[in-house]
Amino acid sequence: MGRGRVVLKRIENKINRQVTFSKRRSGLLKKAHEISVLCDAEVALIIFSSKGKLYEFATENGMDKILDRYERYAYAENVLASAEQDPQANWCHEYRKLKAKVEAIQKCQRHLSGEDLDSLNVKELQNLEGQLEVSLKHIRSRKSQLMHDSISDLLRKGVDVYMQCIGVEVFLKCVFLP
Amino acid sequence: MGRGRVVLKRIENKINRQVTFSKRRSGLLKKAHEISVLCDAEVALIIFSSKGKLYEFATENGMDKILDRYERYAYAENVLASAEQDPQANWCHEYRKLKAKVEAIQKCQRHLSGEDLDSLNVKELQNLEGQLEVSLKHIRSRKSQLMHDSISDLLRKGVDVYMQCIGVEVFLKCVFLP
DNA sequence: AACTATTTATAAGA
DNA sequence: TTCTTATAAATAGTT
Repeated sequence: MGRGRVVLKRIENKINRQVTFSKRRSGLLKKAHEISVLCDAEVALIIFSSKGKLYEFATENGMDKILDRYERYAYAENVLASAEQDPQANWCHEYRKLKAKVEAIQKCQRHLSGEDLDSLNVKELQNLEGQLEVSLKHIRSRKSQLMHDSISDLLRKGVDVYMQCIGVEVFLKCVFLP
Repeated sequence: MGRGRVVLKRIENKINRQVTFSKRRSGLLKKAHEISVLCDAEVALIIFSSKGKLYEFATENGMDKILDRYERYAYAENVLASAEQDPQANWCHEYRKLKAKVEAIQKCQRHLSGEDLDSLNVKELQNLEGQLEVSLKHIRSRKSQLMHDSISDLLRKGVDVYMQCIGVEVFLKCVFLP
């Protein structure tokens, strides 16, 4: 889009490179803005010049919100892929990742608590339902076991005489009947 | 750059908006790549469509490294603005707090999933059971509503004639009976 | 998904 | 840097 065909290769002439950077940078920022307005998209654009100067554009939510959203999205995708990453990596990065993780887990937790269900379709609701039924089975089974154990324990400890006095049968009925 | 002049305003026609988004998105990604190569710049571009789908471009260092660099840069700018205390300690503290939060939530989540129940007593198990029962009620109610809605929708849309052919009664029985 | 008439971006020149 | 201009590129509307 100029007087010569462009070859996709680093511009060696320093002045030219600087000029082209300046022109294309403003073009890029403009187009980022345009697509965000025309198409109702959320856009974040970060440009560091070769000298390290920062230029940026972000839609109304603000850069940080968008980067958080990005991390959340990326986290959701990487849950299976990456077991654990290099813990040496930058703190900023780890912090943002952690924040994304918190949000992802909290969303999941709200679903498990029967809240915030509007975003789920029938299939997802059915999965959730199945999951909770399994959970309930485990919990009830564990509860029964605990109750049974504690009763056995009481009996073993010789409370049986006292228990007979107040009526083991009545106690057991209270515990085991719904 | 097309057959009509463009007005910088959200495109109301949904189809047009989607098509324009697709075209401009690829243009924007291409230009981001070009400036990075031609001018030796570091670029990160994040685009969320209005439907929430993510598109991204980042130069070789990778998105995370660039975002870190951005945060560092942005942070460096804020050092003067905010007369905070020792930022490093502050930050460590925030990070640790967040990590603690993650662990707490994850533990809770495991309980909701019926795992890791050994640390709970009978009373706690009963609370958990009650909570899950309520969750299930919400989820089932929401599921019924969705299914009912989608059937109403189908019927309203005039599928009823076709439905009569294949037998509405059979269909409804399939959907509503366990 | 292709096409094409136009607009827009920009490379080179001043 | 900024402006001008010739030309390459992008893309809006169309098929």
